[in-house]
Amino acid sequence: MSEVFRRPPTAQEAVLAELRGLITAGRLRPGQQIVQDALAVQFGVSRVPLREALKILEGEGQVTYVAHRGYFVTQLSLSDLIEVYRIREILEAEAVTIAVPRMTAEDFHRLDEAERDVKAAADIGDVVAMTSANRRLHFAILDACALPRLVWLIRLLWDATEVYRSVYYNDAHNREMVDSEHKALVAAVRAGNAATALVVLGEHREHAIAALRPVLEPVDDGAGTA
Amino acid sequence: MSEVFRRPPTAQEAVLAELRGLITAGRLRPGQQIVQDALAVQFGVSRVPLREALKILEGEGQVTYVAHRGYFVTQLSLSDLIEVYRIREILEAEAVTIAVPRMTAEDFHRLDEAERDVKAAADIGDVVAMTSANRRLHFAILDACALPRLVWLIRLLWDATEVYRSVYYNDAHNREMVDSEHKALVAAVRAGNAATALVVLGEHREHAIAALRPVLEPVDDGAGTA
DNA sequence: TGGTGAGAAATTGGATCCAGTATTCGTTAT
DNA sequence: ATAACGAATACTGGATCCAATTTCTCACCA
Repeated sequence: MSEVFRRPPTAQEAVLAELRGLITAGRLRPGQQIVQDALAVQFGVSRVPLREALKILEGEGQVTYVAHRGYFVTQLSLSDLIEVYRIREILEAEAVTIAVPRMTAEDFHRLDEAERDVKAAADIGDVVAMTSANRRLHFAILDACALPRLVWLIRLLWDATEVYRSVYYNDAHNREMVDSEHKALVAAVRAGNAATALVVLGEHREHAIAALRPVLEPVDDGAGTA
Repeated sequence: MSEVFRRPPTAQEAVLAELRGLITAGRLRPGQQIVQDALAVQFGVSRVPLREALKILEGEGQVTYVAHRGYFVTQLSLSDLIEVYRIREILEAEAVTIAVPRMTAEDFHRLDEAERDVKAAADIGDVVAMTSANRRLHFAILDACALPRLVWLIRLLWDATEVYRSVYYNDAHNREMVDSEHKALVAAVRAGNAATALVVLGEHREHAIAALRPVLEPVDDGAGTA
């Protein structure tokens, strides 16, 4: 096989990957406390590597740490989400503009592959697979700008909203819309038209915000919490 | 007193502050390995809180981690530095444009105070104090945009080049230039002129890059390493 | 009945100890 | 003399144990 099976050389890296999986799968919900002992047992390691993995996520802003209280999955407000998407708009504009003229045949190949995977996952409703393929598609473009730190920041912003992506993809209508938008995006990129690609990406983001708005600002039924 | 003396509630936070201090002071040099045992003894703690603090710095990109080898102070290439400054240009443009019209009297007060501190530190050549005051000055403006994540990202980028700031400030000529640029910056901000402020900031960054260029790409004497 | 405070339980923070890996140095053979 | 192999050393990775802090519970009193 072309790709070697690479098991993480340390427990902390394995735990970190597991944690990311739990977050994207929606098993760890925003605001929820992360009880170290329970998770450590679940992963079959001691608390030490778990704590180090959590510190990474803290640095990335995916979990929030309070001394002597512990770690909590970061909860975003609607204004937080809008801010993240606004910053993404700014940074991705720079990245895509640079990336599009630099795309190689290999990049296009990965792009097509990812688009195919997204569609397949969308059809069978596999939210986790769709999240993963969606990332591959977008970063097949972004990575082509060859500015590692810029892409790193954009990835950070993607991670920050990863918790909510599964919510978005759970709706079949949204999955369908994402798919058609991807088609337009890939066409623009293939045509070497960065400006059009940016327009499509803008709509792409707007739809996500619109879909998540009711989730983040739930309608007040006037009764408060039961 | 108005501000309570707040000692860090955990050893990891104290260690993290110490580490940042060592980096800004230039005591930890780029590329240098961080030997956990030695530092833990120096700080008077065990290796556990030290490792957690290092994981934070890893997440911020200030140190680089290699499994079973350890942590190293991140070393930037010239192209890395240029990329960081380019991204700062993009993000700070957004932040400053929003911030300038929102500046309050209190913000201006902190701005003046920071400017005074920078000048005082520059005069006596206190590099560490100057670094700190310089940050306060710039973020007195940036914080006023009231977009916490945007400012967070900008802070991340500042941290990434913090290692090299002391190099820049060690030159008396540079210190003088920074001071006059700050004067122009504060004047523009006070006049509510964001566009002018951006121009000044652009020159500010260009000078820093120009000064660090010979440091990051040392002239090849043709002899290689002795 | 409601609030306060003491104690118990649960959870996190940190230190020590042991295991695993990488590097270094010395030896041996070509 | 040099290269290759192997043992010793140094450092990192992880587990267990103990201390410190917070939170919960429940008794007690106004």
